[in-house]
Amino acid sequence: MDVRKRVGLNLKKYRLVKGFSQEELAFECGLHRTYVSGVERGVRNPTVLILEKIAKALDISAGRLIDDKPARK
Amino acid sequence: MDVRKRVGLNLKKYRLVKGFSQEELAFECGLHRTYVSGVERGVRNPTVLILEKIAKALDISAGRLIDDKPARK
DNA sequence: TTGTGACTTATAGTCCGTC
DNA sequence: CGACGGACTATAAGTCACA
Repeated sequence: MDVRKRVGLNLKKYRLVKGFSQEELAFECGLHRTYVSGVERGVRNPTVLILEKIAKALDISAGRLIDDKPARK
Repeated sequence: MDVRKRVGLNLKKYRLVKGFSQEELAFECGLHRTYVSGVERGVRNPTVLILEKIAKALDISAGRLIDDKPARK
């Protein structure tokens, strides 16, 4: 499975845990809403700096966004 | 500490464990020698796709490159 | 064997929208 | 609320000559 898909699924999972909309999360980490949307859908290839920003907003480590094994897909 | 520095230090650590030179590692993951050098020094901001390539060559998960806590610096 | 500056091309990331 | 597109700018990817 593609890293980007995995990151996207994990991002969505943790975002929902926090109860954020994509836009709220985007605001929290200083990114654009359309970009967060793209990462979540696995069509973007984010850099480690971006990963760190997102992870911070979600209160998890950046590595988990990559390594966590999503249930399916 | 900067994510990029952390990734660089971890990269170096695991590279040495494998007994690779930068050039050998670069070959293993299909990247340029000088690029690997840049990542290792923390001056590059690699994407998750790059991280995955490097991690695969080092037989570790991509997340560890980010999350592993280097001893110092 | 590695660090570094400079460089070109590809794509990361923003911002405007519509559905 | 989120998927998706177009146009744009910033920066990553990728390579080189040389220290």
